Amino acid sequence: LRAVDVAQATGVSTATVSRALRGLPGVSAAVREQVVRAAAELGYRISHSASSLASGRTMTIGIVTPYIDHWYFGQVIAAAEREFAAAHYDVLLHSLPDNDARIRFFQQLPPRDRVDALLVLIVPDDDELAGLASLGVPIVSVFGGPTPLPSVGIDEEGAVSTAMRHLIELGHRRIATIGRTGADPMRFSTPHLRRTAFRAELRSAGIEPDPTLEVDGDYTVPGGAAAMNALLALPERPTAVFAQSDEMAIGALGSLSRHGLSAPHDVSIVGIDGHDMAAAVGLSTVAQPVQELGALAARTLVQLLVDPSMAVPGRTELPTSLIVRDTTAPLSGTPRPGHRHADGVAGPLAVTAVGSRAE
Amino acid sequence: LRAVDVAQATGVSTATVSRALRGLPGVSAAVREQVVRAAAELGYRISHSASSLASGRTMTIGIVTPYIDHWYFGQVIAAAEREFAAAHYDVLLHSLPDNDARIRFFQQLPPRDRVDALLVLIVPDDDELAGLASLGVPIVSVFGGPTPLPSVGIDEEGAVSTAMRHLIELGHRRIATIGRTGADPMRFSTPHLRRTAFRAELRSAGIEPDPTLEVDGDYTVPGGAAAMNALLALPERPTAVFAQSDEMAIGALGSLSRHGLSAPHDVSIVGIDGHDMAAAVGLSTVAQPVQELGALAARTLVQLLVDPSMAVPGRTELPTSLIVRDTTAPLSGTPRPGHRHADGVAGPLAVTAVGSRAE
DNA sequence: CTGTTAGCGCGTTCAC
DNA sequence: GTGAACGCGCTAACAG
Repeated sequence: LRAVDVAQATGVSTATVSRALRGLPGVSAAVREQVVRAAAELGYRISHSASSLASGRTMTIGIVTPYIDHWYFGQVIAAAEREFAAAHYDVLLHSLPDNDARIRFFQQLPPRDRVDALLVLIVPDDDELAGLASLGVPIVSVFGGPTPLPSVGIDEEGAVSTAMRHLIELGHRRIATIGRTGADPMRFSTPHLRRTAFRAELRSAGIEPDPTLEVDGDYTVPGGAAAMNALLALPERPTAVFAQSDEMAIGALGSLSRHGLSAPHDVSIVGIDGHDMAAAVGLSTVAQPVQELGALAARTLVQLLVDPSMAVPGRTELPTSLIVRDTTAPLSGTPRPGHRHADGVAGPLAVTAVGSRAE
Repeated sequence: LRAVDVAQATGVSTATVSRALRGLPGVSAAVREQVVRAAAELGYRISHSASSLASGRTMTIGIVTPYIDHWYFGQVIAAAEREFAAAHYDVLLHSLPDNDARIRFFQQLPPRDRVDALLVLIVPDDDELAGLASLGVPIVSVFGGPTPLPSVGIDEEGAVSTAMRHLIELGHRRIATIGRTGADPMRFSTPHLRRTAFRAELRSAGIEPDPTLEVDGDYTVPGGAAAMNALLALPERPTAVFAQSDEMAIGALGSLSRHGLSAPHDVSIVGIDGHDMAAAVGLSTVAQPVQELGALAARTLVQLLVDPSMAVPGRTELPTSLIVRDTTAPLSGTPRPGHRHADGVAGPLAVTAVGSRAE
C-alpha cells in the first residue's frame, strides 16, 4: 500500500498526501482531513526506507553502550528510550561488552546512514571519537569524566567527597577503598577519577593514603566480596570502607557476613550509586540520579535535532545525595576485628546486613 | 559516496559492485578483489535506506520488551543482542513499560517496514497478537506461559515444583508465597502460572492451600518487603516462604532483618530466578538460564531468517536448577517466631541474611 | 494551496 | 561473467 493509493482514493497528488500526513503547512484543512481519513481507512503507513532515502532523516537515534544488563546502563537506557519515544524517535541499540565487539563496531560503524543522532555511554578514545564524529550527527554522552563530547554526568569528585566526609565525620581514619586498580578493558574514566578523589579526600583530612588499603573489586558483586576478603586478611584492618559502587559494596557486605562480621559493627561501608538493592540491604550510599541523567541527555539530543542551530552544550552535572542507612556508624573506641556473632543462627555463617527505608 | 563512484574507480558497473560487495556468485575473483579494495580505499558504505528500499530487507530485528531496566529483561536482551550482532543484524529496541506506551505502540506499530523479525518479550493479548502478525515477519517470544507464538522459556510448573519440594522435604508445611495477587497491568502470564502451581504443589503434598498465606509482592524488592511484613503480622506465621522472584525474596529478607529475625533461623525463604544479587545475599533459589533463553530465541529467529522454509518451532523449555544457599533449612522442632538476636550489633536492627558461594 | 518533476542510491531482472 | 535499465516509495524544489 503506497502513497499513490491514498492519493487516488482522495483525488489529490502524492505530494499533498505526504504534506498532509506529516502535518506540514500548505494544505487546506479540508483536504488534510480527507487524506488523513483515507490513509487511516486504508491502513496506509509511510515506508520508512523510502522516506529516509528521500529525506535523509531516519527518525532513529543510536545508543552505544558497553552493557545492557548492568544496573546503571539499564537505568540510563530505559530513561533515554522513554524520552526518545515521546519525541517519536526509534532507538537502535548497540552493545559493546568486550573489546572484540568494540573493534568490530568501530570498523563498520553500523549507525552510519541509520541514525539522526547518537547517545554515547562508552568512553571513546581519540580514534573512536573521530569515527563517531565522522558520522556527522549530533552526539551527547553520559558518563563521569571530562570529555570533548557534550555530556551529562555527576560531579565525581564531589560524590567521592560526600562519601568520604561522611566516614571521616564518623571518626574513621583508617579507610579503605574498593574500586578498580588493574587495567580497565573498557577504558571507563570513573574508576580512575574516584580513586584519585579518594586519595585527595584523605589528604585534605590530614590522612596519608595507604596503598594497601586500595583493593580491586572489578566493579562487580563477587569482585567486591573478594576485595573485602583481602581487606579482612590485612594485619591491620580498616575501620571503614568506601566502595566505589553499590554492587561492590553489597559484595563486601556478603563477604563480611561469611566471616561472621557485620556492618557497621565491625566495619562501616558506604557505596556510590543508589542501586535498588542498596535500599533492600540497608546500604549507606551516595545516590546519583541515573534516570535523570539518561532523560536529560536524551532531551538534549532531541533539542539539538529540533534546532540544529542551537549552541552545542558542554557538560552538565546533576547533584548526588548522601543516603545514610545502616552500614555506617561512628567509630566506636577500639575496633573488634575478630568479633563473631553469638546468635546461634542455623546457617553456616551469620551475616549482618542491616536494612531500613526499603519499603 | 555511492556505488557509482566505486564502479567508475574500478571500471565496472554498479551492478557488479553490488554483487562483488555482497559476495554473490557471478563475479570473477579478480574483479571482486578490485572492487572490494576500491570500496575500502574510498571508504564506501552501502546506503542502508536505499538498500532496504530496493531489496525489502532491513537487516534489523526488533525487540519488544516491557522493561529494559529490570534484571530479567536486561539479561535476555543483552544475550539476544549479542547473537543478533554476530549475525550482522542491528537491533531496534521498543520498551513498553506502561499501558500508555503499549497502546501507542500497537496503534502505530513502529517496527512496520523497519525490521525483518521480532523478538517479543511482552505477553500480547489477542488483538496485539494480530497486530504483530500483520507485520508479516518471523516472531519468537521469550516468556513463561503457553502462547500461540513460537517461544522459549522455562517449565514454570517444574520450577515452582522444585522450589516447593525443597521446602517440603525440609519439613515445612506451613508455607506462604509472595507473588502477585492483584491485577497485572502488564498482563504477564508468569504470576498466575506460579501461583496456580504453588497451590497444586501444596495439594499434592497433602496440604490444603491457605489463602491468607498468599500475599502480594508486586514482583519488586520493596513489594517483597511489604509482603513479608504482612506475613509476620499474621497470628500464625509461616515457617517457610516461596517468593516467586528473587527480587521479592531479597525484599523479604530485608523485612525479616528489620524485624530482628533472620533466614533460615526464623523462616526459610526460597526464590526463583538466579539473580546476581541472590548469590551475594546467600539466597536459595531456583535459577533459570536467562541468557540462554535470550540467546536461543535470537538464534532461532536468525535461522528462520536464513531459511524461511524452515518449520516454525513451537515451544522450547530450558531446564532450571535448584541452588541451595543459606536461607533454607530444615524445620527445627518448634519455630521461634519471636526470637531476636543477642549479638549486640551496633545497627538499629540486626539482619541475618546469610551468604555463600558468592565469590 | 496544490500538482509536476526529479531525484534519493541501490537491487534486480534481463540481455549480452 | 558483466552491463543496461528499470523500479523500490517517498520527499523536495519548482511551477502554477
